[in-house]
Amino acid sequence: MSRRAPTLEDVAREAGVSRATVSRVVNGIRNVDPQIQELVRRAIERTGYAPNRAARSLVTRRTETVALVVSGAGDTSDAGQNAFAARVFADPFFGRVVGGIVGFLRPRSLHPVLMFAESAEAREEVLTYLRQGRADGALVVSTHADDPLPALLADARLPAVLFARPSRPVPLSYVDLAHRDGAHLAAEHLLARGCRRLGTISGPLDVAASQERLAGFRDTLARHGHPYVPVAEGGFTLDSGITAMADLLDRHPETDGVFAANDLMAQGACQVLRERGRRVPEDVAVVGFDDSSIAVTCRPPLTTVRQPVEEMAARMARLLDEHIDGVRTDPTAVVFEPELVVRASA
Amino acid sequence: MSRRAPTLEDVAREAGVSRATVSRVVNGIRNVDPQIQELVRRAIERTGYAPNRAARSLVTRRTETVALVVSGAGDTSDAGQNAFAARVFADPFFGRVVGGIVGFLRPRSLHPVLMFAESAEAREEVLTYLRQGRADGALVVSTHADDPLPALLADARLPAVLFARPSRPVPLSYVDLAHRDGAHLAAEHLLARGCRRLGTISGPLDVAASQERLAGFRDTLARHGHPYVPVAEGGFTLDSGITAMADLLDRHPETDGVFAANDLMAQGACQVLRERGRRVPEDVAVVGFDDSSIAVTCRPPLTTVRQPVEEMAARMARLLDEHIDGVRTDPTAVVFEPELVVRASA
DNA sequence: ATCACGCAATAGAGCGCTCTCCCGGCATGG
DNA sequence: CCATGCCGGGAGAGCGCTCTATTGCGTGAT
Repeated sequence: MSRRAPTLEDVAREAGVSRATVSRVVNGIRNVDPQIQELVRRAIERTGYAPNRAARSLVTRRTETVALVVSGAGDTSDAGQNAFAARVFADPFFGRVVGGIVGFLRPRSLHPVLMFAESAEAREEVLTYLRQGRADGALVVSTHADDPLPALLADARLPAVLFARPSRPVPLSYVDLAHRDGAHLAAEHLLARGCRRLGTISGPLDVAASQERLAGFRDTLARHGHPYVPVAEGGFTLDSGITAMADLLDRHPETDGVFAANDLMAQGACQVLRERGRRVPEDVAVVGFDDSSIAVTCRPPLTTVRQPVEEMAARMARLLDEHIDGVRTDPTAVVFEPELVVRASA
Repeated sequence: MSRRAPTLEDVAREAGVSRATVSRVVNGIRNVDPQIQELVRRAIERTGYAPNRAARSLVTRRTETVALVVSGAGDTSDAGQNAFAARVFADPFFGRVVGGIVGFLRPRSLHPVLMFAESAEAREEVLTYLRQGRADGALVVSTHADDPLPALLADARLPAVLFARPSRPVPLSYVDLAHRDGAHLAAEHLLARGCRRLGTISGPLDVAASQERLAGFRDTLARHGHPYVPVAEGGFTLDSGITAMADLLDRHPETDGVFAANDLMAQGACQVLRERGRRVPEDVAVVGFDDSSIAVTCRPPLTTVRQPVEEMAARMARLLDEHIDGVRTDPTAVVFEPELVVRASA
């Protein structure tokens, strides 16, 4: 650094006014003579002034920063913190979440700090981070249902909003999807197309969303006279989708319709079906879930249940912002409705 | 908030020592009597003290935060800032970059703030962010070669490190891959397998890496007596890979080997080839680039040129850390060597 | 002309921390 | 026995900003 950065004081001297006046101009400008405003503005220009955020934060107790936490289950193997990150972003789902959040935060000059909380230690770090006032609140996306982080945040009375309802009730706001309704749409569509031997690849059953999707699918089929539904549990990854589909096919070779709990697994299912000589959708119809980019690039393009992830993520950010501002105090749940997007696979 | 957070002062009173002593214990502990240390530690425990980072930053002029900037080309259409984010993370490449960076930062208690700089306005925001001292430096991953951000950062003398060499020389450190060598490996492998009608799907030619990969491929083939190489330009996306492969096949139906500049496009190529009745690798061999997760999940699994992205990203973070600490002052380039990973596709 | 009033602008007190300077006490050496 | 040095600990000055209390000044009512 050549010389130290200009401060309010410097600008004030340059403009021939007091520090307080410059501060007013820099911020919400109330009650400042337009001429002086202009004077100050020019002085700022000339000095290249940029307000020191640490100093501001010290008095306002705001950082205009939120923690964006991707939270894993209990203690993951030490295999790697960075492996966790890579795995997380392998699902386009998270990219969409980030997109939705950034879309909301940015116009408001709020900034996300990326944190991963896949171990007890990492969780503690998140809490400390917030307690130190380095972020005003947290946006939490859990990959597992029994994630302890939400409860920790609530106990510490730190502002936080969750993506998806926590398995055990926690006094925090969250956004979610009507997963049952989504599964219902998928079931109705498969039945309407004439499928009679249906199976499903569920998500990991320790995740509430997976349970809901499975339950919704089963309920609808039961109502249509199909009390038994073959299930293969997957892990929301492509690999697990491949394994699950193979398993399903081994057990029920006559299957003519499959509902996969996300697009990634649906893609895996399509791959297996094709390899086993089944045409999609002629021999076996496949419906996915999410309507992620995969749904479009998959061969064939997937009929899927659309989850408005970006919108949900943006809403989550908005809820947090309201909690931080104190505009909203009580925990609030916002549930979005899914819709069916029909493409080629079913 | 029930009552205000405990401060150093509170802890000092509780422990019966001075503020300075507590500060010493909290930080690098030099010259403090072990007994008093223990005393202070207990007082911290009892009060639940967490040092206010804004106050600390104000005096240390450090935030222990770095900006992680994903930088686009000139002004992207307003189509969407969040669309940009989603698009960026659609390529598993960025997930790996994030993983590598976090892997380095985390043990050092450094934190990444995610920023997207796909427009002039957004770029200005990044500069302001750094000038305000909200981050100590920037890690920049550009998606286009003519990205103006690196030059802006260098001009402002802000600490920054780039992923990939900038197209115009800029006095900043960067990490990169020996792209030519990678393409050379791919070419040699295809030739060794007996392919004689080779084509390539290049990346966007305004990206230096794409040019290098193309040049390397061409050079090697030329040296083996193949002066002409059909090229179809892609955009590193799956879609563009599909289009490019179709184009290549239309122009040169006799093609028996393809080198795609990344795995995503290689996957697209495989899809097209299969749809057109060509077996991979029997009829047409395909080599990708990156060795991303796609290479493993693709059907068939891709033979590809491995880029040690996590390692490169970690190194980038380390370079930045050194620049911030002042340990390193001159811009440094670190170039990694690729290696061929042979799977089923070639 | 006097006084109350409103508004623009200033003065100055912190926010919570680090870090330099200083002081007191003990061991050491002449 | 006193001068010297060292080391653990305290006092206090800021870091750059916001914000309340206060001053100064022009205006309209009395």
